[in-house]
Amino acid sequence: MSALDGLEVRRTTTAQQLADGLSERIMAGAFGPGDRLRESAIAAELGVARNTIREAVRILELTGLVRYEVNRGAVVIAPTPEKIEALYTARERLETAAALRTPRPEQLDAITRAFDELTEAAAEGDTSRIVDRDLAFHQAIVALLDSTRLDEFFTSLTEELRFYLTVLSKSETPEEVVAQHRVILDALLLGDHDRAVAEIRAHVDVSVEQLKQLLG
Amino acid sequence: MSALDGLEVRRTTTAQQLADGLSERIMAGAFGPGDRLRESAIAAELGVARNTIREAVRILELTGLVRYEVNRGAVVIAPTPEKIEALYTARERLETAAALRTPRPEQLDAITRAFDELTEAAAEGDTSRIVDRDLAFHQAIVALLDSTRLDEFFTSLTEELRFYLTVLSKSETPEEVVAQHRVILDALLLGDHDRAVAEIRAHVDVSVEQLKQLLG
DNA sequence: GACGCTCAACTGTAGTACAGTTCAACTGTA
DNA sequence: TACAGTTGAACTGTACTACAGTTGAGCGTC
Repeated sequence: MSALDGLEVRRTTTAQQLADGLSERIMAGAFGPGDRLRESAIAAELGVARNTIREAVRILELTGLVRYEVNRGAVVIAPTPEKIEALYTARERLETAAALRTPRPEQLDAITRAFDELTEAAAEGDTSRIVDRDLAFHQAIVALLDSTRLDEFFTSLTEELRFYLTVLSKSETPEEVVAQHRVILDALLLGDHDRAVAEIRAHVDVSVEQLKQLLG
Repeated sequence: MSALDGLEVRRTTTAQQLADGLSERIMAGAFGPGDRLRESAIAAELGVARNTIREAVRILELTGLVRYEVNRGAVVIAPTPEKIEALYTARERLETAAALRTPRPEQLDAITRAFDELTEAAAEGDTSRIVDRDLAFHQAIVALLDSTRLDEFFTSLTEELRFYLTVLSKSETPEEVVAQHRVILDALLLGDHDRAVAEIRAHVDVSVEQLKQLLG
């Protein structure tokens, strides 16, 4: 611990801040799926230049919440069954591959800790925190792959997943969420690779089915 | 087949074209690792607005060839042993996970075709085509995962990998490249998962070692 | 209803301007 | 000689203006 820990200057650009803000708004439903992000309108409303909004939206594109169409600008992604499946398939592939590896003790600790925090959040009934801890749990599983690049990739899926998890939270009780994750954790702790893989698959399948029903 | 197959209009923006062009230049070594991409200079030289260059560079950032530093702009990534290892580890995780799956016939065909084209390219000694077919081979392996999102992710690694493969091509003969890929292909065709995984690991390890030596 | 026309809204791109940051060169100082 | 300022040029981040080209909705015509 240095005497300077935590001391930081505002090391970020306006565009980055705008991207973060817009991201939140989209998650919160301020823009519906398929809506266009009109640059001049946003620029005027927020009192920044259109340039800056364009940069912000380019950054947003990285998170996958928005995509560019030539001459139509940025459009909020619309969830389709195919897209949901594509997203969850990627997740399933990563997590099952991760579950096949033999975890180091500190990795298991991290997953356990994430699970405990998820349980806490569920007890409090704080939806946004549940979603947050849910994502952290899965991130910790992916971390078993020992690949920073894949960790980053999973992080880049996070915003999209957060959107869907928020949707799901409306049809699942916090207890159900905890239960689903507990079986995965147990299998991992026991070192039962096959069962871990099976549970992860089941978890993904259930989620996809529910999402399709809720959104389609 | 429609009567309109192949008919297309120029559906791309200037920024996208610039990004492609810049990408090539970087690969070709026009900018060394760590070099800054100075916006005004590039804009002036290419006769476009700085705005447009900025957008192009944002797009470039997606490919990983360049990263933004606040108030310093875009910087060409410098290969370090850690980065090389991180990149190849991600590749290894994806490909070994893919090799564990049972391929459909058309997937095996695709891999075989990629290998044949690699062999052809090697016979001709055309380095840039060898690198291209090499990447296509690995992309075909990743495709075994049946995940479009992971396919896209691998594609996003492609530009970086192309850079390293080009470096490697200076120390490996085309025949060696072909031989390394043949053993992987054979294992996959035989359905010998364990051997495929082992060969992929070996291939990656050898590459990383050679790269470290060549660059470090 | 299919087609063509018109028009307003908006994107893509250009160009200019300027404040703030970075960095290297220079200067002073102990 | 080592090191703390100071300065200034180069460059980024952001704003603003302008305009050609594209899109899509509205409207009339057949």
